[in-house]
Amino acid sequence: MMTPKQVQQPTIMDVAARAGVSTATVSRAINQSGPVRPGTSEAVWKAIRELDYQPNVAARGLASRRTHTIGLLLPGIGGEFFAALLRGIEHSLVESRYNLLVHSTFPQNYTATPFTRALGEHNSDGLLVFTGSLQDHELHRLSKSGLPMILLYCSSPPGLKIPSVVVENRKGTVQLITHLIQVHNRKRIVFLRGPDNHEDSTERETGYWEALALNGIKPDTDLIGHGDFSSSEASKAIHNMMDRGIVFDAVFAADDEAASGVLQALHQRCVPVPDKVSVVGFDNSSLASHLTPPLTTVDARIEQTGYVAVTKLIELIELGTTSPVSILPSHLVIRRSCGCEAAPDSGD
Amino acid sequence: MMTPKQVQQPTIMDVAARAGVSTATVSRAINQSGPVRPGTSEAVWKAIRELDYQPNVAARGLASRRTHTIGLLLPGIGGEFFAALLRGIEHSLVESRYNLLVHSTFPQNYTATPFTRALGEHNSDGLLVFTGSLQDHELHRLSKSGLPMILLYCSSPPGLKIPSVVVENRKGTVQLITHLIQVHNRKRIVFLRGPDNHEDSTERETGYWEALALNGIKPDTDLIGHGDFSSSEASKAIHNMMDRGIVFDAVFAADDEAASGVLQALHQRCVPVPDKVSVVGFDNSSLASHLTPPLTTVDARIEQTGYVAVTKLIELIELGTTSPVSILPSHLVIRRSCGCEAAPDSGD
DNA sequence: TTGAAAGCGCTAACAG
DNA sequence: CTGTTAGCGCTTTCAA
Repeated sequence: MMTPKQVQQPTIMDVAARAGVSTATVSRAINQSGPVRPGTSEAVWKAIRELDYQPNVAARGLASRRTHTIGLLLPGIGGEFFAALLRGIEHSLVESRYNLLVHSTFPQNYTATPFTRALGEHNSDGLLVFTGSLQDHELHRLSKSGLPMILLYCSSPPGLKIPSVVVENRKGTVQLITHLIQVHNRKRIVFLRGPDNHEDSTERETGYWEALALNGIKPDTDLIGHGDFSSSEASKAIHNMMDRGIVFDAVFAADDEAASGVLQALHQRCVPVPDKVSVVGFDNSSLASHLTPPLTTVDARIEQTGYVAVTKLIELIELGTTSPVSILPSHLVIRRSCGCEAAPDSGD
Repeated sequence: MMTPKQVQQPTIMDVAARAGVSTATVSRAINQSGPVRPGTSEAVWKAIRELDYQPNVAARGLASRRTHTIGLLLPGIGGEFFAALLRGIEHSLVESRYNLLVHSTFPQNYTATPFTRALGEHNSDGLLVFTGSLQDHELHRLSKSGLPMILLYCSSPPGLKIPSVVVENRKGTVQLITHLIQVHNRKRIVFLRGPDNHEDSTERETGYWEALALNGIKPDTDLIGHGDFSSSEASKAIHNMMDRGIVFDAVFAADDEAASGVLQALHQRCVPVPDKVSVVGFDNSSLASHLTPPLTTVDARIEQTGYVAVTKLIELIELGTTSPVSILPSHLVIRRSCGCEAAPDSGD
């Protein structure tokens, strides 16, 4: 393994020498961390420009213990979610002049040695932790170390009080299911669960039961299947139900991805949507409006989640505190797949 | 602005003291960078575990001038592209035990001071540079500094010889257009350009002209519109053409996103696809198979691009050299929108 | 307003 | 095989 042969970059000493001042003065001029006479400052900046000097981030971080960077921890994915989330994060970041590091946590590597861990913790002033990207004991360790963190799409594990940003899953689901029942007169509504232990999924399930109860509909566990937030799993689940002769007039998939699988399965079985069966999802991901028929779903405010999370994290870093939990109100996005007529699509 | 009050983390000295050895030995044990007697090593690791010690990345980077991290530079966006790209990158990274930093280059901030620049250059051993994320002069500066880099989806700017990974745009387009002409007997094929100066877009246009020529079809500049890699722009362009009374029997949108806009516009105008007009795109993004009708397109090998790029970059970092350009063969993905019958969908 | 100098935590010769 | 020591490039007291 070769050591990369990089050209020697100019250092702060080169700048100091060229400007005829000390390194301390250069540092002050750059960071405005102390008084510098205007003329001196000007000379420093001139030298910086002439040398095309760039401070070394590692040295800076080591000395000042601040990186002016926040880290985003994601489980090893590249889902539809990512794009929208990133958009929100960026938007917020641009305003605050922080930098962003996205660390993908490859769970496979996690066990190798403690040193294959993502380096975020030492490389950033704070962390945005997407649900599922960190094991609980890691969360404990980081939390104990005092690293500012914000949890995305899940609430703080018991024993810790890490601020979080979550979406109103339950209420959104109740609205959605109630719409199916009251507007479209559906009574046998399938629910396709997401992954086990996934907070969003369990809350959506709670919302499902609650909506049925509120509307006086008798629950039927036959109608519960496993979609696993996956198109193919959801498709299988629907085929399976139909094979077993289970009758239903609507399907609520725990996310849009699963809903797309449902649509596919129903299409293959020549079941007309929404005429015979209504299909709805959750997230309002970029998929939703492109499906056939366009999917009625609940907007999970992905972009805004990113935005708010960054705001909170920076509060935490700079002020030392932020509100414990931000709940983003979700809202219904009505399209065709529930049985409504094509409405002006306000969901994009 | 408060300094974050992080708990003091254990350092290599704490580990050394606890294990009864010197810091050099601890370093050797951790990095396997020199001989350490098994018993000693064991004692070191025991101390590490007990202290829950984590090496400080900044200090490490400063001392060793290697971060074991590669940076991905993206323009400030969150498109459909990145999910797939990231998947490929991750896949390759996991195998190589490097870490990934994704730096979003916010062009807006770029001008503030030289120090608001993305920190990638000092924080990673090499850079993956996505097309459009860096201005040419930055590319020059970085290249001069000797930082290993790989260009994604564009070739090295004149004067530099930065290795790159690109997709076979021209050939893929020729196949696609030829299919339209020979199989579906289309003769008036609209082309909706991508953004100006975008290499992928211009190459696809070249392919378009070439295919027409090869098949003896007279080009007609009336059929050229602007899709801008955007659904809404493409939709507008189609409406505009129809308003102007331009007749066509097929549309080739420079990317899938634009194709989706075409489909929408045509749907609004009640033009049956593919019966009256064939529609095709480019990329085979996650959208394509979900559109109605499912989109015939060219697979741009996004995931593999990420994979190959990482492989090349690591070659460059560790071996000091890699092949100047990797051209990934694209291939046709036939679905319904061109007029073919639904085929087994091999494009996902 | 400026400079000298002591680290930040780690790696990498160089001795032993 | 192991320890000593000199930095890596920057920030930050503390004096001047």
